[in-house]
Amino acid sequence: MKIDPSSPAGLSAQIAGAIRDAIMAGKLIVGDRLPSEAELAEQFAVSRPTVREALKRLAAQSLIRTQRGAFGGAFVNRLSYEDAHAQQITTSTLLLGMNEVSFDTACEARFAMERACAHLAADRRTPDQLATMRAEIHRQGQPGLTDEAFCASDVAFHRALVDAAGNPVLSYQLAGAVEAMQPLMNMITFTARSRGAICALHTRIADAAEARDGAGVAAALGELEAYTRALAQSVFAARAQAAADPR
Amino acid sequence: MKIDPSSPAGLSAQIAGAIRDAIMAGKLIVGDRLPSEAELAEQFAVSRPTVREALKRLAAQSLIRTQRGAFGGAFVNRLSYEDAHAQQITTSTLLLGMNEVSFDTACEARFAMERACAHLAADRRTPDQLATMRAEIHRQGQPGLTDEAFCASDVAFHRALVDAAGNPVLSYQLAGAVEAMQPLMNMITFTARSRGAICALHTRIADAAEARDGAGVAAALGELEAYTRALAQSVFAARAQAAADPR
DNA sequence: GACTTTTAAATGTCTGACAAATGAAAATCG
DNA sequence: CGATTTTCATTTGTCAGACATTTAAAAGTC
Repeated sequence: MKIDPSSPAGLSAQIAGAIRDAIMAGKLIVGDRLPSEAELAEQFAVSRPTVREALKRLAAQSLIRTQRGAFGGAFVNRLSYEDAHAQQITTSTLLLGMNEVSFDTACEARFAMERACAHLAADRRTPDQLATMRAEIHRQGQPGLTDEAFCASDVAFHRALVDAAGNPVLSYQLAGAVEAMQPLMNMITFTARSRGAICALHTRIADAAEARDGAGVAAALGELEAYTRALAQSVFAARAQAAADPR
Repeated sequence: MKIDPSSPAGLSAQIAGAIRDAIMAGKLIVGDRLPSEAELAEQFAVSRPTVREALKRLAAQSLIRTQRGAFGGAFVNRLSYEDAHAQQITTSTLLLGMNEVSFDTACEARFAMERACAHLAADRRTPDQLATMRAEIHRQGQPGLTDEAFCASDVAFHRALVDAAGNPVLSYQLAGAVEAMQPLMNMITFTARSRGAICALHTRIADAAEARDGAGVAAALGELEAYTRALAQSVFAARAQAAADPR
């Protein structure tokens, strides 16, 4: 482990990188205890606060967990699907939020990936997951629902669909794509008419999933993508119009 | 921003969370400068090292970048595709490496997502991307290539295919799925025969992409998935056999 | 006016210290 | 002797203060 004190990267970043590499290379495996902060400080020839900053960096990525007390210390953490999920969502949300990604681009990516789940979801969906989808559709049809609540239910519906594929890796990968769209969808106002159209498509998806009809799920998703993009385009166009001509 | 000194979470984690929430809620936007460490320490009523640990947590997620000197400080960072890419890959690699994900599960997820790119890639591939794919196929056919190098080239080929879809969000999302498979693929020894089969399928993919034949790309990817899974199964079975009967 | 020097502000790092948690070992008691 | 309690060493969490380093703006100089 070589640390260059004159590097512009910063000592704590280098130390964090060295430990991260050791974990990724399998030199440190899940459950292993790292040396104490004092020992690490000695090994890397830095002070304890510097070591601590490095450890906090790793903790921020859920790579390690720390425990106080005798025989406590920093332990290599098993990255759970939950943690990975959460990280995925924050990263995706920020990426979309800060990079002026067009609605179309994000939408295209999301539905392309979701269609990839269609056949698996139709084959493997459990009655439970189907019930969740139906419940969300029902909620989406209720009057008096705010746009935010409608979007949240929409996300829940699609999450159920993705989970129905029964592949945790797929669920994890798609979490970002689906959830990160929510802030973008929240920019749209949903009229009663558009809500109805979306609910109808959701129902078609649920029906196809119930009938184990993967192609049907994929086709309905395709229509939903087209509808969503058209809807967004008209909303944005109307908004631009209003901004240009604010009588 | 309320910080509870008696919480078991730790002060630096709470402070990091408060700032992260402010960024995600849009209260702090890209380029904004956070208060200096001394000011933050005063605001949160903690010491400067504690604030620093919180800032390092955020820096580890590329949420902020720090700059030394007068009028330096911590600035809200634009999460670049590059950074998001890198994070995605480390997270996915660790997730697969530490959770005993079966080869089949990972493989299924990866090819399902990759097939989602097939039509877009066929429609939009540039001559450059096609050339990259051809170059990697050529490299894969060369004798004397180590298994690691073969896998690396395989990843490069698939990355080119994904990038050909021309959707940066899709590229980012798939980076994890494709790259994280590499350590798993490295566990397989590729015979000259299996390399030939893979190269042939790669060629079919490239040919289909050249002909703008999305369905052809998807079909070839399907065959590649089946071949890869069968190959892995036979390798693992042989290995289990050898372990059970080590004469 | 263009260039150089100074200076103040900020992060990066170190030293030393104390508080709090925690499990193990030692002491105590029935 | 066994079970319980107490003590204690270890380790992380936090704080205070200090100095080094970097950086850009402001002051000074030709």
